[in-house]
Amino acid sequence: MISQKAKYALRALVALARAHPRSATFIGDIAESQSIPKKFLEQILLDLKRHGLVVSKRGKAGGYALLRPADTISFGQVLRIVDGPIAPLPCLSKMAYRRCEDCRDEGACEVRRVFARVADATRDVLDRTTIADAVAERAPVRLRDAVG
Amino acid sequence: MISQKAKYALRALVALARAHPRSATFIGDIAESQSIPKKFLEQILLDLKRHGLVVSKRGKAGGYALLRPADTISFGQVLRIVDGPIAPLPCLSKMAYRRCEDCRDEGACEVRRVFARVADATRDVLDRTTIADAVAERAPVRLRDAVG
DNA sequence: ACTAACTCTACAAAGTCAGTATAGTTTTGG
DNA sequence: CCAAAACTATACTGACTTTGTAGAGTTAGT
Repeated sequence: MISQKAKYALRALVALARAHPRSATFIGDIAESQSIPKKFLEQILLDLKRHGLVVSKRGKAGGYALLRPADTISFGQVLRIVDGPIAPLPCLSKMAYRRCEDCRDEGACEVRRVFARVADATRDVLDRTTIADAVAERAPVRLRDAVG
Repeated sequence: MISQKAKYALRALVALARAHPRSATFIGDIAESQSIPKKFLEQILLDLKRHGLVVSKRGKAGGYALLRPADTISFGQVLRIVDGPIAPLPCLSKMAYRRCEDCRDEGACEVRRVFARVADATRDVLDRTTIADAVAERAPVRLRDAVG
């Protein structure tokens, strides 16, 4: 399960991607439109800012905007910032490898070998899917629906 | 990240699968060979027993054994017992669906659509891989190593 | 009967999650 | 200039989860 915080972060980024890229959007507006507690969202956006995903402008006409184009921000990046490593085992994380304390021989670990496949499959989706993809993807419209 | 408990459960089942299927194995032996705290492992095995994965025999010559053949016990089943739903969002769980509290329209949720692909990929591995597969799989031996 | 094994319930320390609270700082409009 | 609106930063908290421990009870082999 991904955290509520990660869901909020992704929804906020999608909202920013939909918003006009030139002008900043108020935290309050995002919070309201996405049903996110405002003070909590402040923390999240601040974190995303520190990691270079968004920019902010202070003051009365302030707000947030994407720093980079939406098609360069992957779901994987966001999750790693907000939730930490994506890998199901610490010993499978490429970004934050940590040995399993109680593992005698990593190469022989059956559990690790199976979850390596899970990790690869997961990364395959999350690192290839961007905020832009999420915005663009519509629920697949069947031809019969589109026509008739 | 899967829990420590799930790792223990899987390692214990792998150990039981490797053990002679006719005779029961002591908790103590599994605990020692797998470096699992014994009292903790007792709880885990009891849970797996309640869910019909293993059988136990009490008394001095007691112990645990797999109830079903190792190739009928999937990683997915074990994880669901020990860690709960596998899906990254409650609204994507097939076994334990729960609506996301703050989601206006599930069909339009961009986050959900992306994580549905993650969930499918994850289930594809976990529900198709059994304890028997884990036992059988050796680290891939390259021909040159096997030969020379 | 003794002992070694499983069974069951309760408890607890530490950590995580999902926010709240509070006190700034910066910018703009008037 | 100054007040309001917006972002920044840190601390705190209550509920829950995780990872075990503890201890008493039950069963069965010798």
